[in-house]
Amino acid sequence: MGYSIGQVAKKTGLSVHTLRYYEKEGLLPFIRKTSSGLRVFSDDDINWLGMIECLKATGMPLKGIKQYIDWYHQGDSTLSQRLAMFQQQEQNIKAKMQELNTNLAKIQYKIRLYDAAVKQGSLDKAQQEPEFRAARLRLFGH
Amino acid sequence: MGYSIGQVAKKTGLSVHTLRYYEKEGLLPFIRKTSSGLRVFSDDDINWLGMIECLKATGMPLKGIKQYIDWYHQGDSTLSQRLAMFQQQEQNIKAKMQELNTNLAKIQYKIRLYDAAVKQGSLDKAQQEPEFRAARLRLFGH
DNA sequence: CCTTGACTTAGAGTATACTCTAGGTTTTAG
DNA sequence: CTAAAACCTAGAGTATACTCTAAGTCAAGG
Repeated sequence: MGYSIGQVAKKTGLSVHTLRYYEKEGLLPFIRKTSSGLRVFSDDDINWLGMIECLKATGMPLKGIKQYIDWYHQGDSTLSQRLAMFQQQEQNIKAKMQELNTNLAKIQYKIRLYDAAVKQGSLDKAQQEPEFRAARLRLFGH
Repeated sequence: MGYSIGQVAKKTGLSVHTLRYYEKEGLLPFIRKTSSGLRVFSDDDINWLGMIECLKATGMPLKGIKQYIDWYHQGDSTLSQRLAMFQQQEQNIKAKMQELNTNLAKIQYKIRLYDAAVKQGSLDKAQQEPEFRAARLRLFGH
């Protein structure tokens, strides 16, 4: 039920430095401390770290995550702000996925091109092939 | 055919500061300068900036992009390194897309949950509903 | 010719997110 | 009881990617 900072570091893959930094930034406001000052993480705290990872991995800065935690702290009066935040984040994720898809196509063109170039020992020769000229025009517009 | 740094900034959405910074970091080694020192960007340079954006948007640090440009500069002897780099980048993109998908599902759960919470005026009440308990267990494991 | 705006370099400053160090305290295993 | 491992705080240092400033040069319109 109670974990030390080192145990949490192992569990989450974050360093103890990072965990202390997150607490200092207000991202872990629920952590208890023993009378002698040692942090004691609960299962709830681990779950919070999971949510922090989720928001971080989808591009939210720590300040944005802190805002969410502050709203959570303020209780049900901030439900609509939190809903709006998640809706915005959904849009951000979808836009990022779109962008990744577009750029994946460009990278995959480069893989096909360089595959041909390696086989022929020349990038110029490969680039001259009609197949690659057409794909380049379609993907890069030149 | 030749563009000033200001024209390129408008074209690409990057600032003139950023363009100079990229040149300083070795990301734009082909740019010509007039006898009086002004940068003249060619269409090829604009295309390079497009590739830089593509690699940057898919998570490659500027150092990695510089490595690619250095390999390009060295000619056909580095074709296989460049191929390997693009293949690695493809894997990175696919992993990132996977991660985004997983986290999108979590965010969308939160949207459904907060939507219900806003309607009821209480997060606790919404969280108690069997539908949300089940989804939470599936997505977050708790 | 002159002013205005865009350009130049070198170097300093900023934001974000860690990451580490120093010096000290607490816990745990033998 | 003691030594090693793990913990603590405060604050400094690092990496990345810009972003801006100062002081000056260049180019185009009137």
